[in-house]
Amino acid sequence: MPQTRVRFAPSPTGYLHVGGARTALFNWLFARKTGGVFVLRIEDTDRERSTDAHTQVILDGLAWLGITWDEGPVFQGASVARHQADADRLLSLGKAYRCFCTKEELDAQRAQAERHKQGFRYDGRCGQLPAAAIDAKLKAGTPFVIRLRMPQEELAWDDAVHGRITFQGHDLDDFVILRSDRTPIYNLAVVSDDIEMQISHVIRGDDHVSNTPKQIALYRAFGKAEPVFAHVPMILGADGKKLSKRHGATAVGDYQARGILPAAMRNFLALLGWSPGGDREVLPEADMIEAFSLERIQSKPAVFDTAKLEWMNGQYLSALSADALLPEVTRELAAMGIDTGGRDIRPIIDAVKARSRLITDIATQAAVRADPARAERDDKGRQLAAKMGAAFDANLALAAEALRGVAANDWIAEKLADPLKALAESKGVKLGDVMQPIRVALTGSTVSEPVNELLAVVGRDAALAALTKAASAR
RNA sequence: GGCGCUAUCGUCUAGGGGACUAGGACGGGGCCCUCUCAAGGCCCAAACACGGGUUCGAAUCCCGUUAGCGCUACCA
Repeated sequence: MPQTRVRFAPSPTGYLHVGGARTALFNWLFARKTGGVFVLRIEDTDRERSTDAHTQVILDGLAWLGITWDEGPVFQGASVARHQADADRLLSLGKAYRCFCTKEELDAQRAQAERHKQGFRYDGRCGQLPAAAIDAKLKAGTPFVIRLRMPQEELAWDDAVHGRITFQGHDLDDFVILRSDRTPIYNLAVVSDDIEMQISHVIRGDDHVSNTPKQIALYRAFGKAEPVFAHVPMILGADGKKLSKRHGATAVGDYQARGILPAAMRNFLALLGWSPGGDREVLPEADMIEAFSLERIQSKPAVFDTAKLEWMNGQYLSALSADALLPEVTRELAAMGIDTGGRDIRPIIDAVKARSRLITDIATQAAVRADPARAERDDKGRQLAAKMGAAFDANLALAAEALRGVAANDWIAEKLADPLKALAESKGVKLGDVMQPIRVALTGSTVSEPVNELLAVVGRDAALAALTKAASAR
């Protein structure tokens, strides 16, 4: 079996959306699984809407997800000469023809058809023009597009995910392949490029299935064998409609900014519409590649569930070491404009990561632990303290006193719980009444790791200072 | 309107004629653990769209109905 060659071909007219990212991922997985080549092609033939900035965002998004390409990026715009030559070749072969109908005429016909609740299909009238009429039009300089003569035959293929899909040529019209300004139309450019690049498997979104019979007609007109087609299902929003901006975050960059780990995003995306079979969900990259096959891709659309993505992220957060998480957390801290004074925050990461689902959760918690004064400045913390009232002040003062008795050498999580338990016992109060004020004073929150760990991670000096200050502040 | 695709818990899915009183995960509920919240462990509720076939037997195969989605440009 010859080497497989696949491509991901986004158009740089917007950000990299999760649907596109997943399509890219499936292509990449398939290439890795089969030892094939993954080509990145930027389809920038729509000069109006394509921008370099968008191209860069797409490249960055793929890189972030760890999707690497073996060839490219190839810019489709660089091949217009070939596209034009291909269209001209089809013209001279009689497989395509010049159409002199104007946009206005066509629009009027379309509107007419719509009024009668009929589907519009170009009637192919210019395909019947006698040579003399064509010459006259050309001599007069009448602008024209080039249309493919749609074969009146079955246009079917064995889709790798759907199975057999069949269209009839007579249901399709003679579509335009070259505009009047001689720029190529999508379907022509794609087929011309896929042939040139010797693409063996076209893995793309379900929204392209209706393009496929047109492209097959083009392959046949060129006398080329068509590749294997695999149409992956759409990604939907929670309301069952195609995922779009009004559903909130849809760009890969949104999730990066939101504190999602690339590995978690990739794992989650892979499981949207694909499954390795059995009960496995959290999959290392190598296992994902090993288990991947086009046939296991689901044929129905999938709803994008943010809650599950965040759960998945939490799984990765818990499993990763503080060392591995450090760069991500540091970057997030910087993005939040927080300076941790150059201290080693890895112990803090270890202390809080199990309670976090997002990198941003870790970062906000790390910020407070690195500088407990933040908690004191925090309104929420003050309100919590106020709510606890007199007991807060009294117990906090007592706790600070007891903790001052702990030597610097003994200031470790294992040795910080006992003095506090002893205090609660001797005063006859519940342990929580001693612990909770400390937690609030140090973090401005009623939620954190166990207090002994919290104290250890904050450090003796900073903790005692914060406790004393909080106890006397009211 | 036409053409096409799809149909298992709320969501992601396992399932490829008997192993199904339909399994797992997220989310939800409960219990345990516990100084709080997570994590972790245990438990509960929750689905084969409907109707016909085929078959000794159907979530699985076929047909129809219904519903949803996609496409229907000199966009990609």
